[in-house]
Amino acid sequence: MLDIKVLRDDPERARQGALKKHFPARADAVDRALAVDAELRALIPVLDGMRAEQKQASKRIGALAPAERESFLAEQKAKKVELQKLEQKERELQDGLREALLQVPQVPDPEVPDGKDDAANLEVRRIGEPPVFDFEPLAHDDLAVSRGWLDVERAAQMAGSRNYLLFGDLALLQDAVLRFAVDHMVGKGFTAVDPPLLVRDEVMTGTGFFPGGEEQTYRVLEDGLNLIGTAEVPVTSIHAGEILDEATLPRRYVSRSMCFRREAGTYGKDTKGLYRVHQFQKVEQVVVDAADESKSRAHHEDIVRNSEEVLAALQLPYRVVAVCGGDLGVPQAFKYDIECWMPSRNAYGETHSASRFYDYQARRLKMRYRTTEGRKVIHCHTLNNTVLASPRILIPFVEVHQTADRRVRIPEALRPYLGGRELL
RNA sequence: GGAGAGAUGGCAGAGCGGCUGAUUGCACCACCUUGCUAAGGUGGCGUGGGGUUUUCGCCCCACCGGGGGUUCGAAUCCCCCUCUCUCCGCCA
Repeated sequence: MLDIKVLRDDPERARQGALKKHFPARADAVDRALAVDAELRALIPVLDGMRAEQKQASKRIGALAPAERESFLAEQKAKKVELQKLEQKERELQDGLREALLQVPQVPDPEVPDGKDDAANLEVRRIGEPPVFDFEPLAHDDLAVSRGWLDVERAAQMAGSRNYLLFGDLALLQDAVLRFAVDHMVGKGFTAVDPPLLVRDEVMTGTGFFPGGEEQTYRVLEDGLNLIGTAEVPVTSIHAGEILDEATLPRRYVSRSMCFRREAGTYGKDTKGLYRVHQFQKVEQVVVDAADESKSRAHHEDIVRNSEEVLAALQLPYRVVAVCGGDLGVPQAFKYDIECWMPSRNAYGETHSASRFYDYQARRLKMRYRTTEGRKVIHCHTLNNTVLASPRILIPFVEVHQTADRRVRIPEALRPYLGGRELL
């Protein structure tokens, strides 16, 4: 969330930010927050004064003579009732302020393109050429079914639509690309993490998914837990509530995990193949560092490059786009998507999403660090990016690398993960 | 799932209704002393909020796992939640 002080100083910035993200209701939350804040700030000095008075009074009680004591107690009791009433009010205001602040989105950076949906995303660069086939290429799912690698009907029988069964070489290929991605990141100094997949509401809130993302989340209400939609959630939360030593920053993590998404409100969208499914595996990179905008920007370029290196190794054509305001989430200040070329769509399709948050998540998570110089306590900055998500990545992989005889060519970098095979 | 014990500042560990935002040790910072690869002394050393000040700063409030409650007054008593440990049961 944003610092209430930032809102006080420049509420218009937060309002305009929410509007740029096409969140009109959340823009209103700015004014709600400020109204509650004003009321709260008027109340606090009054309460503090009353508490100070009470504190002094109660210290004198023991010394009083029994005669005076009784009337004094009666007086204190009366004041206490009044104080409790105001404290109740204070609690309500604090809850109201928090509720409103949680609604206020991170302000998008100036270079975020205007626009209401992904059609307005701006291409930053395009790497690699879409393949030209001298045969009729198949869509990934048709090819996979023909090879006995994929069965969505039986998956739907047991789990509903947007599910899949992977068999044989395709299941092994998935494991190979994921493991390759992890190894690549570990090689760059990232620490591998295997996190909890079921997390508490506060962790969802801390990373900015709640409030707002409840409908997209599989919730285990019986236990008050939520299935994560990305490892970003538990991994960014590792140091929640902590005050880290600046000397130990940045923290770089890479996590391979299952991800679960309800995909509510996407009925009829991307129903063919493995594009939009309820569960998938993802290798995610997360960076936590000191609150320095230029560092955050540098990290952002780094984590995008990391993923581009993986795509280069997998020999997949892709492009990088700057995500527009309307396509940005609540907590992001800026986001790059990487889109791989998907022949069956004759278009680029999103496969990666790289976000920088500045202190928006850290503030919610109460994740701070103590500066080496001056011993100040400051909220951290956080970032994350997909390294690889499967089965979606299998779409470009299988389609781009398919051969005329319905086989799949394996780029050299991946062969060690598939027993040296050059073709599947 | 059942029974019990516990959660205090970076760590260790006292306190168990008012004199405690908190004894003490370690760690850390500053200064002093001694001098030889380290010891001794003094002081400082949590977080958040509000107020005040032209600077250093000063004042007030809150916080002893989290949330309620009892009381004039709670780290200390009561209730709920979370977590940790021990024992029993169950199960991969």
